[in-house]
Amino acid sequence: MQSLDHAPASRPIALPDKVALEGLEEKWIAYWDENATHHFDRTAEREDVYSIDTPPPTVSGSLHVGHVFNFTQIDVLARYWRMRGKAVFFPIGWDDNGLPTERRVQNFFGVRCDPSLPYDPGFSPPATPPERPVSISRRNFVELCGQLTESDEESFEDLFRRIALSVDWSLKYTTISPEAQRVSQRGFLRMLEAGHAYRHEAPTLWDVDYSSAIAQAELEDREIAGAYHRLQFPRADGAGVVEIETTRPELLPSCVALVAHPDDARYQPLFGTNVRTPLFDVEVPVLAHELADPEKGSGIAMICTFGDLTDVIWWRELSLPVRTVIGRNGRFETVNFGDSAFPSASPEKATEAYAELEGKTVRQAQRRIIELLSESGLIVGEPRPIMHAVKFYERGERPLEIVSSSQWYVRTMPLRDELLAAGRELKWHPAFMRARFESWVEGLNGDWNISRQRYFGVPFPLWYPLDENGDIGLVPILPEESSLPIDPSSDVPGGYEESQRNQPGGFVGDPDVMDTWATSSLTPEIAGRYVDDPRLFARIFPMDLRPQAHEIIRTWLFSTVVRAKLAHDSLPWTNAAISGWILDPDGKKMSKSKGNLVVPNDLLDKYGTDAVRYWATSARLGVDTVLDEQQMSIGRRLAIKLLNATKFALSRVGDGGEESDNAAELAPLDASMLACLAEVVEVATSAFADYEHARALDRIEAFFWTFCDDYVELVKTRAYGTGDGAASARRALDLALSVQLRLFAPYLPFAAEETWSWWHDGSIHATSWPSTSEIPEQSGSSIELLDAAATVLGEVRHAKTIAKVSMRAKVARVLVRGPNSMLELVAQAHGDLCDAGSIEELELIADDTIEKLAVEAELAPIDDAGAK
RNA sequence: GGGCGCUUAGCUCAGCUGGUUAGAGCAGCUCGCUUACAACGAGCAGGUCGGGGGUUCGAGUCCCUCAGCGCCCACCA
Repeated sequence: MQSLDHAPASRPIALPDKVALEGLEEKWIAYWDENATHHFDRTAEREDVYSIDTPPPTVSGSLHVGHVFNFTQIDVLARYWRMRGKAVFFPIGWDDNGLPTERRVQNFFGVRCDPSLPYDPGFSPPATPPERPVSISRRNFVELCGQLTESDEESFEDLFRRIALSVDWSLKYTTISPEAQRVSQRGFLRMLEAGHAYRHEAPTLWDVDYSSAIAQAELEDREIAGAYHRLQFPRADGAGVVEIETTRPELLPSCVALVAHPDDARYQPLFGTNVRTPLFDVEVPVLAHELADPEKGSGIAMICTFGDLTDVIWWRELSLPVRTVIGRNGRFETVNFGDSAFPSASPEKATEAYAELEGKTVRQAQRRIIELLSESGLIVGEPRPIMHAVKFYERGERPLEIVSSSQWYVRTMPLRDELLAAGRELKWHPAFMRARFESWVEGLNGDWNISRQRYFGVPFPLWYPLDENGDIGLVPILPEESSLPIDPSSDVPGGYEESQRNQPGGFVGDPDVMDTWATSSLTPEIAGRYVDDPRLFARIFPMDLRPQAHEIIRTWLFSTVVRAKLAHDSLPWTNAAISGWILDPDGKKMSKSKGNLVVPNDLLDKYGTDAVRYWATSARLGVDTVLDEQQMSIGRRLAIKLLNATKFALSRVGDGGEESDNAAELAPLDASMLACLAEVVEVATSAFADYEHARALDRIEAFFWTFCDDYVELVKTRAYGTGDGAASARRALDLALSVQLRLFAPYLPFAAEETWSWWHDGSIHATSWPSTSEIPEQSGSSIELLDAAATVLGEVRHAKTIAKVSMRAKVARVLVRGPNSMLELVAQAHGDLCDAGSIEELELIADDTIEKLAVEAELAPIDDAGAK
């Protein structure tokens, strides 16, 4: 951390004739590009680096103000640390792999991927999306994904440059690039080698529309309408029936048991006995398990394979068989009653009933089975409608099913305690966000499923051998690390020929791609070139900052912590800065699905980047923030004020634009103002240390207005005169401006850069954050003086306002009463007060009976003032 | 069901480890073209800090409780 003992050197002043915000953005964006102002210094040692694990936006999504909001908050921190002398590693990435891109490509071009089709090198998509999607090969599909993301990325880059993100564009990455794939595939192979990754056949959350497995992290509960149906299960011993309630009667053929709570006296006598499923006559046991809730429904439930996650637990813990009826396409599959999987006592009757369901969707099957049950009198009473929470894939449209499938997993369950410890070690901003991480880790119910049955993603880098019968071998064939990235669907494993693909005795590529988080969890490795440039990586890892939104704590943050733990046995970063959401003016969360997204470009056109940044940075981390155009107006005004005030203070009537005298002795008022400013520097700096950029801005801004309204008004006359105090006033003005412009630089990069350029060479963003050591301490100067003088000036203004006269009106006499200590302060600003207030006579009267200053102003006769 | 956050002027928000008459901006009202700024400036008015209880000499600021809103998590038949 460097500290500067003096203000940056200035040069002769060159002021524009008139000031404006217009045109500044193009000018300075170009300047920063040309001068590589935000370039990361790769030679810096780790302790001199501040590294940021920038969130790579999903480029297939829409651009919206949320991006501006989040990234501006990050940028303020980046600019601050750069000014603190750090080499700031601020990369930018685009997250372009995964389902969102596939979905966008499907809609944009009107295509769908059919992996069974051959590659068509001459394919070009229809000009307008046809009504029925065109089926294309996987490779054609992936090419379209690449094509579309490329143009999406251009518009993102335009926006990000426009909002003055101080990223180093040479550090740009994309999550589908060969480099990222290499990092991702190597990361996977190493997890496999270390035993952290494994393949396993198990019940898996499955989205029937996307036809892919889904991880716990991608789940979302949605309240939907359902109904309890009361079904009768005849007891096997013929002694009556057992009634259960279910919301999913269509799963009856997959029922493998009934379950009740072990303490439930109503059902205790049944434990260990069997019942028969209605319609299908499959004998199933009645069992006891703690998770059965006596309060729910009839207190006894049917266990199906699989209706929900509780079924999975019961199935596992009670060692039940599997009777799958719903296929991966969400339709009822063919099953054979009477065989060992579906041991019906009346196979013909069961088959007949099941024929009514076969091929149907879940909804259709449900409707039909209710009819069948009613016809047979097996439903008791009317369905009881309820609203209940059902699990959905967060991007999906139909409830998830659970199917048994073979997937790749990362062992996260054994890590839970270590992850919780990591969460405590990480510095969260704001601190309460840690609770979200902890409740997620504590709620983990299985290892992390990282395989997806999709196309546009990083492929699993391996193949499986096929034996003479064409059966798949369990031990995969792995590539050399040096050959990565590979695509097992087109690359051939060592020792094989392409002709052996899918042939008995040959090999088959793993058809799946990795979960997008399996790659995004490696952003520190991707951005830091872990594989290709280990020396760079050593200089930036563990990173200093992970900025991100709170809704992806359970995905991006969590998965990154897992991967760093497994690969490096460390935290991936020291700090996590969690930003809030943007709310529309009605206080609702902005999101695509709500249709209330606001496009940022209009706002940027209307108010300018600095103004929009002002709005974004006046919000604290973690706080959901209303999109408030008024706040942008204020920011715009502030930026204009900064230009005007700087121009005014630098327009040296009388000294020909020369530098001020840095050694001039400071008048008490000037020293007092600077002492106040020193306090602001201190407060702002400590606010940044706490990641409280909004508090810093608040203090900086408040001081700036006092500076303009009171201090500048007070010293105006003196600073432009040739008298004794002129040198002091100019020195103070220059120093105060230099400090304030630099304080504002992270927030209002354009206005700060523009004003700085009037009297300095080089970018303000490459100078130092102000230090209190730049501000001279004058013995005997009082920090209260400025305030006392401002109070008197304010009272004089008040008197003029009440009298409805111009501020220029002359005041014949001003009486100031107050305790001696305060009068002494006022006395030190006597001349400036008379000048600023047009006061002819300023009289101070000691009065220790009051604690504050009492001011009486006696206006001069209007005629004399000449103002009216 | 568990947890977190929020609830301060009409609006959007500050109020750090409890301590002078609760702050800012916007909107409102009243003035003023003052030679940096009328896309401006000066000034006024406006809250007793969601309800209740408690700790304390003293609470918006700590504790308990209730309510509303938002969010996170959860094995929701």
